[in-house]
Amino acid sequence: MSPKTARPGAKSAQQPETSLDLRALQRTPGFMLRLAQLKFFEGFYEEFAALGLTPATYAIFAVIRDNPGVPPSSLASLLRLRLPNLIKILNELESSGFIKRNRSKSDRRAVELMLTPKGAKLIQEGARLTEPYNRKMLAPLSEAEQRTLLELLNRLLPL
Amino acid sequence: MSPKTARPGAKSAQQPETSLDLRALQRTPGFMLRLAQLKFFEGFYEEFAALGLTPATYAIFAVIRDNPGVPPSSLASLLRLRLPNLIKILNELESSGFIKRNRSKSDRRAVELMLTPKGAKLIQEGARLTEPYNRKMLAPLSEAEQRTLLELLNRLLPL
DNA sequence: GAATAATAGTTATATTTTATAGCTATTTTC
DNA sequence: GAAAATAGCTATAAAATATAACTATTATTC
Repeated sequence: MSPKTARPGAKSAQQPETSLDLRALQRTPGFMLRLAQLKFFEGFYEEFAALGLTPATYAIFAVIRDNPGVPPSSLASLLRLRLPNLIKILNELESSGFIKRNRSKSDRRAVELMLTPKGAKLIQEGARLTEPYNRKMLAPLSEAEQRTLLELLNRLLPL
Repeated sequence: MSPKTARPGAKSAQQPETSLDLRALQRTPGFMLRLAQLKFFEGFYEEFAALGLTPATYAIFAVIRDNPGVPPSSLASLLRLRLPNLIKILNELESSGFIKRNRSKSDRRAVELMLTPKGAKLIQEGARLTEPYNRKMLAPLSEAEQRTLLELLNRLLPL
């Protein structure tokens, strides 16, 4: 009966789930942040798939580009990655020819990271996708609201 | 030389990383959202450890409380969990006596979830920790800004 | 200035989280 | 009433994340 009024589990994965009281979750910043993060990561993989960039490698490239010589430990604490997990990624990026490791002259324990020309080219191409990607993700907000959101996040998380 | 000016890898894990150019990441909403989410989850585990609640179980309890009879599939799509992964959690919650599964009368494939008195008590206690927890997490923002952040997130992610 | 402790990087491995494949029972479609 | 779809579930694989332990170098201390 009532062929069009599918109630209980009727949601097509992307559409808002109607007919449920979700106000508690909507008022929970942590939950909404998690949803937002998932949305941005899913969108990222779609947008940057062709370049083979992931959210993690994108951030790694960006930091090395702007801070040639950063040590892995700084990178790890900045990106909230455990050092061993970052090292694994750095190994792949180095053996693919995107980054280079130099031993520091002043402290021979330390490693200085920098981009190879190939890596610089990759992040440059990635940077071109960034604006349209962010625009798409933030589409429901006006430009002023987008700026506000970013500012509030930065206030929340002093880098 | 210059004993106080430790430059390269000098960060004490929680403090902002100075002396690096992080403007690119600061302008990247996806990255900032990830940091925010990690912060909220870490804080959650601290605050709710005594009750044994995780972000996932908290959300599950809250949705069942406000929507007795929700089916697992709705819950999964809502919380962005794959059904098999949710099922595993539900099994634990049921065998611990926090929730109950009923077969739907109208559709005997479907399951209706509800809280046991024990589960209702748990989420009630959890709810009491929620406000101080959110206050702590959002401390760097004024109350108006906290409301703005939440509203923007809700606009971004229509539930 | 030799012994001791601490730091940076790394490897190997364990744990946890998340995703995929396939199955049963029931309901819907044609 | 046969075929397809749906809801729930189990088992398992893949990916992400965390822990332990090791080397080489630098800093500390006595």
